[in-house]
Amino acid sequence: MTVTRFAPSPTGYLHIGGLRTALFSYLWAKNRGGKFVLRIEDTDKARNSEEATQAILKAFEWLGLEADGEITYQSQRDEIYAKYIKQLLDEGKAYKCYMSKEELTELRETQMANKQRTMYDGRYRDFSGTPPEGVAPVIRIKAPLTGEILVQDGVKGTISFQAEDILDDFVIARGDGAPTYNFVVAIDDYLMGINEVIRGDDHLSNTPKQIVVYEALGFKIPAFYHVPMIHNSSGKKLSKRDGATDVMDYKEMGYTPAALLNFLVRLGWSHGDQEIFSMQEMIELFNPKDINKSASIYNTEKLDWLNSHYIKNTPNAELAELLTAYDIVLTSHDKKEILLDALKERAKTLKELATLVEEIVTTPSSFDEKAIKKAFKGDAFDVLEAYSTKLSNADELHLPSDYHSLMEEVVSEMEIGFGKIGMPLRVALLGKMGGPNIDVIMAVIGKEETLLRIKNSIRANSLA
RNA sequence: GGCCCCGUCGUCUAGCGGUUAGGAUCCAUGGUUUUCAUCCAUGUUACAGGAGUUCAAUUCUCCUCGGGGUCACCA
Repeated sequence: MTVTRFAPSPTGYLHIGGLRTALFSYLWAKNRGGKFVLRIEDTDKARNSEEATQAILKAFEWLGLEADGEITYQSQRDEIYAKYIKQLLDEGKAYKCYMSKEELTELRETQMANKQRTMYDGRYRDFSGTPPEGVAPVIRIKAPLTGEILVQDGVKGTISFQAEDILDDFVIARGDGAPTYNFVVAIDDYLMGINEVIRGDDHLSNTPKQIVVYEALGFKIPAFYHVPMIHNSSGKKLSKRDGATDVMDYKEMGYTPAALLNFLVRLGWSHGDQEIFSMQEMIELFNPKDINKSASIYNTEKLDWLNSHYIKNTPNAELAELLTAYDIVLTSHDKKEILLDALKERAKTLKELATLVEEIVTTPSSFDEKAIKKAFKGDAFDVLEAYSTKLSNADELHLPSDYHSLMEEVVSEMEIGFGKIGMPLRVALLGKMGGPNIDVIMAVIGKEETLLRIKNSIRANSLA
């Protein structure tokens, strides 16, 4: 069975890049009928926080990406790691190194001065004498010093590393006994049954080290898929400095999970010319072999387009529900269908949609200068009065078409063009140009409010 | 600097030896619309460069250039 994983270290929020690899892992597991598991890599006690873990979990919940089974916390697995450290020590595949941090720094500086590669020199590899006093030893693994390490990567192909170029006897347990990343990753991936690792290609150069661990422990090596990075507009790895990279910011800004996921799945992956993918389609069509080799630049233009697409195609009842997050309560508004039908084609985000609703529902308190100049000229007020009178005498006004036919009556009786009533009325209703059809606006706010707004606009603008 | 990866429109990408190099987004123009938006139509823009291999290279090989990643008792 295919088991994939997402293994964040809880040092901050869930960012866009992490979410994409998580999504890929999730989709592939579901595609194969396998499992997608979550592991929190919290071995660095100094940098981890519980809030970060919760933030990550919350983001997954918002997006509907559910992990299978229990969440694994590395911080709770010390005994397991200790067991394997002991095993390697007993088998002579790892050893204690009593070199102090100062000595290590000195060694590095010498190597740099000689333009050599900085690496541990193996001085305690075969040490059998009396250890120095007062040094808590680290545990180092005996890595191969020569030969070739091959990484079979499902995205990049077979990559060859020379041991002498990249390896040294790296630390697997710190002075305080805490195990290090490259060691625990290999152990956990094996123990958790993960056989397909999809992760960022910044991990590519870690992979040979992890292979050393796999081999020392006799574990089967999983399949690797190293996904290219997402870059910022200046071509560098996306980081927290690049503005909106917190996934939850997108919720705040009014993006829907469907749009964000659809956007991310197309970053570095494609299925022919298809742009729109439902979750179901993503699962059916995703295959890591179709992942691109090259990095992509993060640019949200397309996200806006996708988000407006999804908003247009979301049922009004659901939109009304989503808008409550922006203090817009339409759930029981009797004209919400008409309102949202008119408005959802004009919003790129839910937040914009909220603003648009606000603008319709609220009586305008000010009038745009330019709009007044354009609309309230000639006999504009006479036209408004005429319409107002018709409106007061009418009853049974429900649909936009009811309001529209009254407008047409005025137009034909006064022998004017439609613009002569349209523009002034629009400005009277909204205080500015632009916006949805005026008959829709009137139907939504109703007869009394319409009359009020017309009256207000005449009073406010005839005094000036 | 060592090692590794990458290089098609501004951006996301299709392409897997022979194509007028396709789609999407963005931008521009036109149409629809009382306005704005939507929608529709049209248009501008790309194979980093150089050698090879081949009847034929965007596609295969090598080199150059450019970009990125990584080199911890971080993950």
